[in-house]
Amino acid sequence: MRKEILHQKSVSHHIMDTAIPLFATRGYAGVSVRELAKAAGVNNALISYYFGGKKELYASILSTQFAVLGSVVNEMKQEELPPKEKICHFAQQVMTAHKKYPYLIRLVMGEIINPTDCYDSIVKKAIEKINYFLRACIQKGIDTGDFKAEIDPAAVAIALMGIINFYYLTWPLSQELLLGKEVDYYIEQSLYHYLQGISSTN
Amino acid sequence: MRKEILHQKSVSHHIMDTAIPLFATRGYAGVSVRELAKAAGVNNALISYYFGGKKELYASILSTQFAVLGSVVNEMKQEELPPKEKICHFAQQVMTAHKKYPYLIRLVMGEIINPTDCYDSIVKKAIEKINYFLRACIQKGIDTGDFKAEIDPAAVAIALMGIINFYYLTWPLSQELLLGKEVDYYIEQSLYHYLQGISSTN
DNA sequence: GTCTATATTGCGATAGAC
DNA sequence: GTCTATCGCAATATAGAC
Repeated sequence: MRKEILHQKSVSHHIMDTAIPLFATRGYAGVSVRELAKAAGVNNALISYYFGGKKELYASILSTQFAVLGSVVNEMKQEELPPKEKICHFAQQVMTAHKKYPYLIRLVMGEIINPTDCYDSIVKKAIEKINYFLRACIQKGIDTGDFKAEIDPAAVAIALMGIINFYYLTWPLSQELLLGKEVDYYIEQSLYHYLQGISSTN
Repeated sequence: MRKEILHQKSVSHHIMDTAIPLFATRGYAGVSVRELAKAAGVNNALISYYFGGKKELYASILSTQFAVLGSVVNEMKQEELPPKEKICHFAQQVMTAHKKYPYLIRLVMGEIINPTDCYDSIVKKAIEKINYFLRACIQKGIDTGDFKAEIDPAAVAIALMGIINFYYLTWPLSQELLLGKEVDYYIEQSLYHYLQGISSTN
C-alpha cells in the first residue's frame, strides 16, 4: 500500500498544522518560510505553491482557527438557559476549545498586541461577536432580576472574558503560579465568585 | 544656546524611548535596526555603539520597564492596610503604572506568548513577585476572617491579576467594547464584585 | 506537484574616515 | 560620537527542470 494512501492528509493541511505552533509561539515575523518548510518536511517553494506566500499561509491559519471561536458562540446562541447557567456553560465550551486548540489563544493575543493585516478582517470581528453574546446574556440577567440592576453589561462582559481567558492567555506561567491546582477548578471557582458578586440575591 | 544643551536627554535614552512603542506594538522580530534608527533620527551604527546590538537594546528596554513593576510591589509591601484595602490600593497603583507606561503591558504579554531570551531572566521573575505579593494578601485575608476560608489563594491571585490587567492587555479593543465607560470605573467595579464574591460576610 | 537554482531585497553588524 | 560604505548572510519569492 502506498504511503500517500496511508497518510491522506493533504500537504497544505499538513503545512498549516506544522505552522500553527510556530506562528503561535514565535509570532508571524519570528518564523521564516524556510524554517516552516523544514519543520513540515516539505520544500520551501511549496508554501508559495499552496498558499501564495507566507502572509497568505498565516491568514489561512488565522481564519480556520478563528472559525472555531465563531462556532462556539453560534452553538451557544441556540441554547435556552437561564443567564447564569448560560454563562457557565459558555465558559466550559471556551475551556474545551482551549484544550482542543491550544494555540488559538496565542494567535488571538499575538494579533491584539502585534496586529497584522488580519486584525481588522478576522480577529476583531470574532471578539466583538463573543462580547456581544456575553453582553446580551448579562442584560437578560438584569432584566430577569438575577443580576443587580446597577451593573454595567459592557463592563461585566469584559470582566467575564478576562476571567475565562486569562489563565490560558498566560499559560504556561499561570500553571506554575496555580501550584498544581486544576485549571477547570480554578476557572469554575473564579467565575462562581464573580457571578456571586453581581447576583442580586443570596 | 546650543541644541545639545536644550535637549539634554542622552542619545541612548532617546533611542530607547523611540524603540519602546515599536517593539511593543510589532514585537522584537517585527522591527529592524534600520527602522529603529530612522524613527529615532540617528544613524544605524549607533544602536551597536550604544547597546552592542538589537538584542541588547531590547533587553535594556525590558529591564528598565520591568523595574517599574517591581517598584510598585516594593512600595505596596510597606503599606499596612487590611487585605481588601491593600488589594484595591494595589490595583490603583497598577492602573497608574499602566497609564504612565502604556507600552509595558504589551512588552509583558509579548514575552509571555512569544518568549525571547529575556523571558526567564526578567519577565518571569517580575510576575512571580507580583503573584507572591497577592497570594500573601489573600492568605492574610483568610486568616483575619475577611475572606471565605475555602478559597484558594493561588487561584484567587491569578483571577485578581486577570481582572486588574485584562483591560489593558486587550486595549484598544477593550476600550471600544466598553462603549465609552471609564477604565477606572470598570476595573473598580469588577474588582469590587469579585472581592464581594470571596468575602465571608455581607 | 515537487524539486533545484537563483533573483532580489533586506537584515544585523562593523571597519574606518571624520 | 557620528558618519558612510560594505561585508556576510538570511529573507521571500519564482523560473524552469523533472
